[in-house]
Amino acid sequence: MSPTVKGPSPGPRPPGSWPPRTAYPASDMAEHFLPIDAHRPRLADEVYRQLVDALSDGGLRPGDRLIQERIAEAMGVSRTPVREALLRLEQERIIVPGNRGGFIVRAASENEIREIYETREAIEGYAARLLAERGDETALSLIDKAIDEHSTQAHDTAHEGYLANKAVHRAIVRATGNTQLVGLFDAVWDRSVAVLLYADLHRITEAAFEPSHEELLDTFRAGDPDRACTAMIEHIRVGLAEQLSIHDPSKARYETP
Amino acid sequence: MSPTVKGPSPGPRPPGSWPPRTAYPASDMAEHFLPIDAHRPRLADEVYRQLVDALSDGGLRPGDRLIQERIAEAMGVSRTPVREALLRLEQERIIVPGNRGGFIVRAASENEIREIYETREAIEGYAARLLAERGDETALSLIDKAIDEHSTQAHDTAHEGYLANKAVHRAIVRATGNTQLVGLFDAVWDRSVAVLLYADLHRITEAAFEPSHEELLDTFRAGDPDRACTAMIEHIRVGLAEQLSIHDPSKARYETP
DNA sequence: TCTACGAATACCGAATACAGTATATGGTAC
DNA sequence: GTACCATATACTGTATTCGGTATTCGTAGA
Repeated sequence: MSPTVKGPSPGPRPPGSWPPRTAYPASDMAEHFLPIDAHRPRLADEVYRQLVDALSDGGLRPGDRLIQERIAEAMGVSRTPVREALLRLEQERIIVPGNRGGFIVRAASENEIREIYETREAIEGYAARLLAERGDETALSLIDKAIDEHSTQAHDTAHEGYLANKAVHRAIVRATGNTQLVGLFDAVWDRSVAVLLYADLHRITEAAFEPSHEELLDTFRAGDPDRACTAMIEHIRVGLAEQLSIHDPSKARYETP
Repeated sequence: MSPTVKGPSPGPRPPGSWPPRTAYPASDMAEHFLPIDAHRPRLADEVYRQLVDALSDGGLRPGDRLIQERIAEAMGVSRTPVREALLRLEQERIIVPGNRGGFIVRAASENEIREIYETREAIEGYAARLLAERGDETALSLIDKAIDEHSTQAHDTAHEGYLANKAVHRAIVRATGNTQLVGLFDAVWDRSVAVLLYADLHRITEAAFEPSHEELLDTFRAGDPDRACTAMIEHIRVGLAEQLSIHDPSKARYETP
């Protein structure tokens, strides 16, 4: 049975792999050197990154058909890494197999957008609850810092506004210290790549909503988990209403209770 | 631009593809035939299924090394579908690349188990909140039914007890009607495949906890979202404490407030 | 003009081949 | 006994090929 491996740093490397031997005691080496990811970069990862970038900046749109051979030719690689990247997007439900070959970029329905916003309510509402329960001022000051960084920053494009908003919300979830929760947050926002294609989501700046980002932070500091959770949920529901009203103004602004 | 495709049923098939033509008016055909998934089954999916089964029934354990060529030989296929299945498991962080080739089955740390339980609190706590907000008796009766089915059923193995518990909790999330939330639920429980390998999770029957499944349902019916949410969170925290106490009895049973 | 059928085309999934990389092993010198 | 070096081995990632399947196209016949 092979030894258990903990993660991408598979263990101490033999001394021969290190820079020229010095007088450091072995126990001090970890303080002076960083672990090196020994695993080979994969072309499939780069293909994936480019596809995701194209999806999020409008280069690829719902209904577009992605053909393995053509992408491979365009990127100057073989079909294999392209296929691997596409299968990954398929797992993430961003694309679906077409009936005449190829994968089709999937559009998000309005109902799906509602559901995605609800999953945000679950994750970010829970994060708000945890932060209010704990009242850890160090964690909360990191959120404060993220809010400052991203509200004063000039947004040259609406896409940057979207990224800034995401960064604040991500900082909130990160402040819980739960990496699994951050992973779910990322999965949900990455799925919103398809959502982006439905509407110009990045035109919305949730920072302008009530309760605002600053007000949310106040609820965390107030120490009432229920109140913090419901405030976050309200904030997100305002965002949803705004999102839906872009295409249909009859979906009025959400009235907070 | 190709037409937008909605899902695995890409649209009406030309009549020529159907069984011998009958006298049905075209508008009636949908009542008599079911859509057929036109997409080819992939070997990679079957490989994946077998690997996940082996992970969940103990055939594969943390630290085990998965070699593409060997699995391919054992399953009588080429390396390609094996690789695709393994890359999928890698994306799901169930396995990590080893430093001498192969992929290693990853073990879940205690901290990771805590975090996974917290993500359950986020998802299932939110589901509880939604159900209490809505008070939809049709949805709640489905949960009632799931509880009945799975509490009276004889559990021949502890693994079946685990599956029964999962089914009840999944029914709760499904009752929200939010498929994205169900997707997250499945992702979290599927990640717990690795958790299974850490401890005999399936020895725990959360149905025996307080608040019990029945009591949770009562909180949904009572119509207080905050109360329903916190009851679910308590239930899950009891489960975590029990889970951790299997290996270390000093981690005492969680005291509900 | 419409329908049916066969051939062509487009694309995918899987198998196979090739090249690169990291580790293990064996031999040799000190 | 230890360190170093060359070679072998094990495995991966990618490229290429092959065969299958679904759609499209062209043509013949009614």
